[in-house]
Amino acid sequence: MEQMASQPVARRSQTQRREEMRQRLAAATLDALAEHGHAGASLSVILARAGVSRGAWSHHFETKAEMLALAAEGLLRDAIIAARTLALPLPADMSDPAARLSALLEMAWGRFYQGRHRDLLFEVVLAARTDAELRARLAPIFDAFIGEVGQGWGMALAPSPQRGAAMADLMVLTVYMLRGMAMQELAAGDTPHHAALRRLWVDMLIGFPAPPAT
Amino acid sequence: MEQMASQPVARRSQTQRREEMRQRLAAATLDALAEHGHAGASLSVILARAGVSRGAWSHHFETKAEMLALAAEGLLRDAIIAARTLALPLPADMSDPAARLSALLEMAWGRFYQGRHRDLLFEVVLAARTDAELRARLAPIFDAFIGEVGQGWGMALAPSPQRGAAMADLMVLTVYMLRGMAMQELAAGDTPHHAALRRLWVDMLIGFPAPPAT
DNA sequence: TCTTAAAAACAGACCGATTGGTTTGTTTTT
DNA sequence: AAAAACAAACCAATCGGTCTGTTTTTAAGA
Repeated sequence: MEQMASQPVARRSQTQRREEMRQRLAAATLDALAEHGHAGASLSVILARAGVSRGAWSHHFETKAEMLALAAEGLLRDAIIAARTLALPLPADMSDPAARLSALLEMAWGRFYQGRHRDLLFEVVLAARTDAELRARLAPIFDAFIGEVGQGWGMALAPSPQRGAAMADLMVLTVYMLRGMAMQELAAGDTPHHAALRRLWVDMLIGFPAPPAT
Repeated sequence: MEQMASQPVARRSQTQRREEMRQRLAAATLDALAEHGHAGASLSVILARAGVSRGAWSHHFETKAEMLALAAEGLLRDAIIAARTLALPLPADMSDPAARLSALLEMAWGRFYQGRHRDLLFEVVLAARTDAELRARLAPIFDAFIGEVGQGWGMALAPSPQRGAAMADLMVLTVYMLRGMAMQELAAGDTPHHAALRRLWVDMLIGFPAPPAT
């Protein structure tokens, strides 16, 4: 018997080890970023959280920036998938367009613009601002997210296919509004009034475009 | 003659010197923040830009965080004043409500959500996230900005006083949308389509609330 | 009004701590 | 036995901040 189940240390292939290690380091990078911010997320902090030695780290990444780039890309790609998934269960559920819209809005708010994801989103955007290479890698993913929101959400909510294109722009405006609202909560703390503002937003969307006066 | 006009070094009072120095350092802090980001805005960089020695600096600020707080407060207080000023010239200018709204929107976009101010806004918000004291100092100013936008812009644009309250919420939603749009441009670069999105938003605003069906 | 001593403003060398990254050597997988 | 994965000591550079001493302004006394 070559392999015993009771073996205390699992035998892993090198490709497995490599991928696991890189993922572990990327996750620790995001953790440190969320907890301490860009300035506080030093290599020492990240490695301590991941439980990885400096030597091991240097075998998998050449620079800290490269590791951050991998972590940020993963975060944003996951967000795109989540955006697609979010709109999927909608069509079957409810027929009232206002209720559907409101449900999507609240789900998006909770998933993207509160807590950890919100914090990481802002950290990553700002990190990319003064790091040209990171920016070049993340910019297309940010565009893809907006594309997914426009097409995916637009299709899921439009009453008819020909209304889908118009709906796309409205969905993009919607995530822009949510982002700005998230920024306010990030800076000034949670505001109960924001829930009412989101309902007001839904009212505006379902009333537009206004039916031509008859 | 006690004072000669040709005196090469102007004689300044100590209170003058102090205020000038603190303002100079605050300005250099914002410059460094805008150019290099939070991580790159080290004390050395800031002092080199201000042309101030380390010893002189320590005489005016106890910590770097204190200096950053002063600079950030100044930035945001100026923004509130600018927000008030922005809406003032509107009433006299034009009568078409859509044109007035669009003008305000474009002015706000240019003043707050592009270029240097946009960059500094995001830097400051994120710096406050992991610095409890800075956050405590800035949070009320962020609330005051939203208050100014709601009341000030709402009043300036509402057709009647009783519509002012409803307009206030719409103006707050407007700056939220602009912020989110700014975030997209910060992350993915300028997008020509955004100008069309802003026009679309104006259309939505002037058509709301929809007149009750008769 | 001139003198003078204290206080405030300023300059630059200096400091311990921490940064991102490397080097040397050991263990695990191929 | 070669290569990849891992560990820990090590490194120069930089960080925020302090220390010592000089120049400028201020306030008080003659």
